[in-house]
Amino acid sequence: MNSHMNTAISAAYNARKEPRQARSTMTVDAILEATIQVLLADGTARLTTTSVANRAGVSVGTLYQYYPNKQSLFFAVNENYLDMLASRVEAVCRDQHGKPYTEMAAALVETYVKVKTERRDMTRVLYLAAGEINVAGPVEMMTRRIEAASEAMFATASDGPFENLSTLNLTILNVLFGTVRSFFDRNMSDLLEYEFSAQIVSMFCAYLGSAKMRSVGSSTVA
Amino acid sequence: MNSHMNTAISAAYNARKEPRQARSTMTVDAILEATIQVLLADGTARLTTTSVANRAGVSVGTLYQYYPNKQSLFFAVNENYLDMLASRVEAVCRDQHGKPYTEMAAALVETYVKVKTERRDMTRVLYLAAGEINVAGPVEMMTRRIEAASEAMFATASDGPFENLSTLNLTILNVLFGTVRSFFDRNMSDLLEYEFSAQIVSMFCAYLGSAKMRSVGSSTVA
Amino acid sequence: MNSHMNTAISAAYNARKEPRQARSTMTVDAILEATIQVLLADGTARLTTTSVANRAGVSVGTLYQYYPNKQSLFFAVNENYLDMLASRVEAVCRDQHGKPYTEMAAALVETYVKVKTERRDMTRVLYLAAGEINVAGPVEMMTRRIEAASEAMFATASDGPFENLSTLNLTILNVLFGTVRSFFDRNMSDLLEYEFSAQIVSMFCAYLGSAKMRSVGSSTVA
Amino acid sequence: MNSHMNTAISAAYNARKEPRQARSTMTVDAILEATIQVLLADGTARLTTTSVANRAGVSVGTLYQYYPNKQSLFFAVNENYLDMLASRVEAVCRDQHGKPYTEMAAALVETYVKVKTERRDMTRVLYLAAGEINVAGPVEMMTRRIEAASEAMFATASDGPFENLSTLNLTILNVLFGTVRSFFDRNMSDLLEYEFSAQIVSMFCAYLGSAKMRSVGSSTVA
DNA sequence: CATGAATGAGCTTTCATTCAT
DNA sequence: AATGAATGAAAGCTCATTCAT
Repeated sequence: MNSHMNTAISAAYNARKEPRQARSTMTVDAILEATIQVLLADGTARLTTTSVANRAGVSVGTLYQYYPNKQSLFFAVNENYLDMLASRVEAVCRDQHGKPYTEMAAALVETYVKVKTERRDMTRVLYLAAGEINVAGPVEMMTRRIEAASEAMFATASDGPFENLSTLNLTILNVLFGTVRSFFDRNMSDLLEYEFSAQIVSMFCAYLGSAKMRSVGSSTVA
Repeated sequence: MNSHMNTAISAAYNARKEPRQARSTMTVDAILEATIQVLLADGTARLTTTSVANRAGVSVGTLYQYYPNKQSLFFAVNENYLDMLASRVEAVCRDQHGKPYTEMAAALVETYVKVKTERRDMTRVLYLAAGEINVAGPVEMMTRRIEAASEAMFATASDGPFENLSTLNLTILNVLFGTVRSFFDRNMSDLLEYEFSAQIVSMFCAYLGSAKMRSVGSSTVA
Repeated sequence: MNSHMNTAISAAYNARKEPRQARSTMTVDAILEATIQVLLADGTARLTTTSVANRAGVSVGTLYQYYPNKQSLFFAVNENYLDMLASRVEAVCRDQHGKPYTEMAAALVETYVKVKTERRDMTRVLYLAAGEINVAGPVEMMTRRIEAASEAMFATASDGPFENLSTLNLTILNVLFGTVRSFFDRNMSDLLEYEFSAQIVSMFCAYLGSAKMRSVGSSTVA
Repeated sequence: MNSHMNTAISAAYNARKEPRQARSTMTVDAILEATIQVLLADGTARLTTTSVANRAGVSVGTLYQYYPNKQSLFFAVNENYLDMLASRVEAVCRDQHGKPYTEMAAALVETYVKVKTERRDMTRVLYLAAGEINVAGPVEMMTRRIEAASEAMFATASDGPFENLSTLNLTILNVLFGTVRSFFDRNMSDLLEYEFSAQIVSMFCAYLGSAKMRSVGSSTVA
């Protein structure tokens, strides 16, 4: 878990100092891991700096030496998570270059859903907690990376091309992000893996197909 | 805004007493309106019972005579809002019975988006705050009402019918709910009204179209 | 339950006005009875003026028309109870005039214990609550009445007389009051009725016997 | 005053953490002492956590680091006091082994009364406040210790033995505890030191004497 | 007289943050 | 660097009491 990127947009939430020694790195990681544990065990409301420090096996004082405030803790956890998410999606997108768009859509959805459902409870808690702190920065970062990767991928579709690719892409991603969240918010995340991932893929394919057709000839809706 | 429904699932969050005098009714409404105002002005984190009471022009004691705890305030606001949302969607769905599914999809999306964008800031704040309190009850209630209304509508489509209607319907609604939220979370809600509502409609139509076709003869995707 | 004596020492705790109408008397009694009910059901800590009014079937406003503050409620309950206690003991003492002191002691103890154990839970709650409000007035009143009645009784003992009667009497009564309370405080009030009343009587008889003997001839202890 | 015993029965009222630094120990003691001071100065009703903290010269936060709630404060004071009381009585009982029971009774009463009258105001306030919080645990503990010590003592009386020693002992102690309290409740604690301790001793001696006689031959009362 | 809505001082408790050791 | 005792602002909530209706 590389917790030491400097990608944060809001400086106020950044970790206080860059650890150079092995001991510090371990401490920083322990604190982040403890944050997740507490989050999972007690929820956002009971996430206190003291409880995180205790679980990490350090003192509060030490915690504050690496994270200037409580929010930076949560910020860092999100940063890590979203970085991982973006990386995995980017990798898959790269792999799909040149394939038909149906496969691309399937791979995109499958990967995103897989990452989200691998640690269901953590996903859930991060969704919930996101409202309490401003994670717009890391989220936007992740989003842009995925948008870029996805658009680049679809541009190479063997059965393309698409008119208005960037609009299509943005729509697809917002739908993907939102729909997945919707299933988690409604406690229906288990349905995603079976029936509904397929439905989403199916929807994307129909959508892309119709967009492509329109580019050649016909059909208007709404 | 009728704030006196008794539809709440969780009793703990229900309003404490039914106002019997005219004075009380005014007080109750003032408190709810003040809750929204404070939410808009200061955000969830700074929503304190005292600040709500002050803005409502009453004392804290009075507030607690009608709402047993801070959460019930937020709960009531949500209940009202979601009830209104469900009612508006239900009405539109009823109006669309017997029309072609493309019009249905367009009407559904348009109405939902319209309600959400009418009071952008309130929508946003309710999305954010939903994580901090358990509004699963009212949300589920609203969801079920819309699901029922929507499914009933699509069942009457002049150019139907659809195989697996209930799965289609659930997918469409989850996508709609999630995607709209996604635009709000990313501060892009203004894009919804112009370009992207149309894209969503277009996606739904393609999806429904492909589902229908499958029911007659061919084609599988994903 | 005659709740309308004017014997209170502290004027602040007295009922606000003397009810002259039948309706008022009923109200006053209902309020006092409700006080006891609430005390029994919820304990002193949860005795609120509103809960008493509710249980009495009147409004808080009405309650305050008869009792100037919360303490006066409790004061009145105690006054009634202690008046009843004193009256019962006085009656028994009168009946015992001229009998041997062993019978007197037995009757005194038996009566006092009987009154206290008739409504165990109420006795307990009154003991507990006595610390939270100043009931010294009514208690002293009751005490003096019992002291007088008891001393007058022992003075007529057929197998008397006693030297230092007033000291003997005061000792016996303090022991009786205290010991009974002790059993209640330790949740052992059921033991009083069987074994321990007899022990107390036995102790009093031995004490009185030795005091009488001393008056004729010998013996000093401690 | 060793405030750090772990004898509490009810875990909810136990002190929160064992102080590890010298600073903490001082703080804990200061808080307990302040509790007593406030109790003496303002009574139970005005004992607020803030006032205790202020008088102790620490912040409320600090107070709560050592005592989890207001009740635990009072609990600790009682625990200390009752532990001291039991210890002193135990010591005296041990010293009296083998002596005649009259001396035993005198020593028992004298010691108990002495402890209670040494800090009259504190005794009074602890009696009063005991109703507002559940100190049954510490009280029972103290009671059992004294019962054991007293019974063991009387068992060795040079002029014994007694039939039914355990009933005698229980009676004597309940009488002692109750009677002393009675004098305090009636604000007559000063009388205890002079006239009335002697009366109680005298009563116990007569009682024990009569009990002993019965064991050899004759006499029943009540 | 009765009502009950309104009041608001005051209480307990939490927890992010600091800083002397 | 690490510790953890101390801080205190700030929050949620209660309830005795008043007074317009």
